[in-house]
Amino acid sequence: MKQPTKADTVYQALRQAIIEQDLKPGAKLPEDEIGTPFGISRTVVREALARLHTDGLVSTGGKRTATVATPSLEEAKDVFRVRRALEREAIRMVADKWTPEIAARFAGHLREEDAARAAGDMKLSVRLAERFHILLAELTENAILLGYMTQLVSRCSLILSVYGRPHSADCSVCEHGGIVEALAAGRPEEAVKLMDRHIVSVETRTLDRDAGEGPSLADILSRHAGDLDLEGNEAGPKRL
Amino acid sequence: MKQPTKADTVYQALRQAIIEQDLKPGAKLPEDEIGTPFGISRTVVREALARLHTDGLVSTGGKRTATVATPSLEEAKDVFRVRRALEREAIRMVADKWTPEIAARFAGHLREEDAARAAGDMKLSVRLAERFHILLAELTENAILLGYMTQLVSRCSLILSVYGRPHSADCSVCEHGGIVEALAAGRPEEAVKLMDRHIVSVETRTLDRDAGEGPSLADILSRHAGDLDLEGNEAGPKRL
DNA sequence: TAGGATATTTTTGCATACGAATATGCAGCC
DNA sequence: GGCTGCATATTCGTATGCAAAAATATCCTA
Repeated sequence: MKQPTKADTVYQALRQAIIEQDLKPGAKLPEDEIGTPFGISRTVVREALARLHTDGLVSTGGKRTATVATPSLEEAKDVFRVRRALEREAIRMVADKWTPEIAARFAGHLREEDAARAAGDMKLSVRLAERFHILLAELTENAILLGYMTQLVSRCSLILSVYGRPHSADCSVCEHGGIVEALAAGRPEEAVKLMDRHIVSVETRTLDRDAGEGPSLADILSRHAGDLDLEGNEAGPKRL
Repeated sequence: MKQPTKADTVYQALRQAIIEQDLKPGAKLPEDEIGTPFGISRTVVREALARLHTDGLVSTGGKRTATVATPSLEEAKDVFRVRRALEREAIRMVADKWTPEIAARFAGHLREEDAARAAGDMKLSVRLAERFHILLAELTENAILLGYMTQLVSRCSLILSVYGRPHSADCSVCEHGGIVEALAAGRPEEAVKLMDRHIVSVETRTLDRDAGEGPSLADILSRHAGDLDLEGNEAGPKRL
């Protein structure tokens, strides 16, 4: 048994703040400013930031102060592509070891999702929609897959907060339901196909800019700044 | 572009030492003992160690001194399972964007592999066999996939050094050749199938103890140690 | 001699200190 | 007014110090 170390706490806190969009992409994350609220020193904060960096959630490099990462469009596509592959695999793995307990877990989760949507709680809805995929990964009982999936889902949240339109999570509930249905009915390949389409449609809803108004100018600029990332210091945050 | 920071150097050095089996699983890695050869302080070493931990190459937790990780058998299977999924995806991605340049890259690599095997250079052969998979991941031009693949291949090296028999990399060269051939001939699904079989056969050669003499007692013991080691450490993110 | 309690040494977790690189603000110039 | 160049304030990278937890050695007793 293990109690979380201080670094863990800071890590989780920052992570949560980022994927809940309390910290917007591009936001600066000075080490001591983060440390003081927790009453801890930079050493610990630095460790947490390093971890967030490997998760792709913050960009830190050179000697510049760490910032919440601003994923580029290619990066976003890359994330979705890998995620899609792993989600398919996860479906197959869970299908292979299907049990009534698993069915019950899914059923319970879907009820929660439904309730949240019925209550109109957008925030909770989105969180539960993400949780669905984590649940799937957990049920594979493959720790590696779960770890990667967790990272990928987090990154998708971040991507959503850069490119996404507010109502992106609309009908995921029904899609999730369909997937579980196919699994429960013992049609794994159908479930795989549904999951694949689900991820593609999430990606499309998130990244496809043609439908609807484009992102704000500020978003575009900061996206570009994300591309340049490590070299030029030309990005003009003072201009915003 | 970007000069490697000191932590990078230490990280790479340790990583290399681990996957080349100069540091055997279970070996202790005290921070200052590592630092002194490089003339750096524990702070930097600690960062490198942390990164290796997220790579799954060292186990560090509680206040115990860090050690080279000893993957459990389940962990090994999990790694291979995820790797297999990503390798298949990588094949499809590269098949989709096949060009003469890519063909040349593969051809060049296969020549190297052949040469190393002809020269009987076991060490180099193994390294090149791993490099083949990294090359494949690079050619997808998907940074996320490349990152994960790199981690997985490293972990496989470590797994090999716990469970593997010395001659495990024997006929990978011909298998690699077959995969490239199928790709070049424009038969992507055949390449996918070959890759899948290739990974399965690597896994079997590595993990299947039934054929041939069992592992040494020391191996069994350290494997057990590995099981205990990981129990309280990761894989329990919902243990609030 | 074996077993166990205790003292000693390692080694870690965390805080702090200091030089160096970067960002910011301000004066002067076009 | 807007831009360039320097002075100052931030913020980072890294080393070191100290208390506490492990690991190891030591000694005492049966």
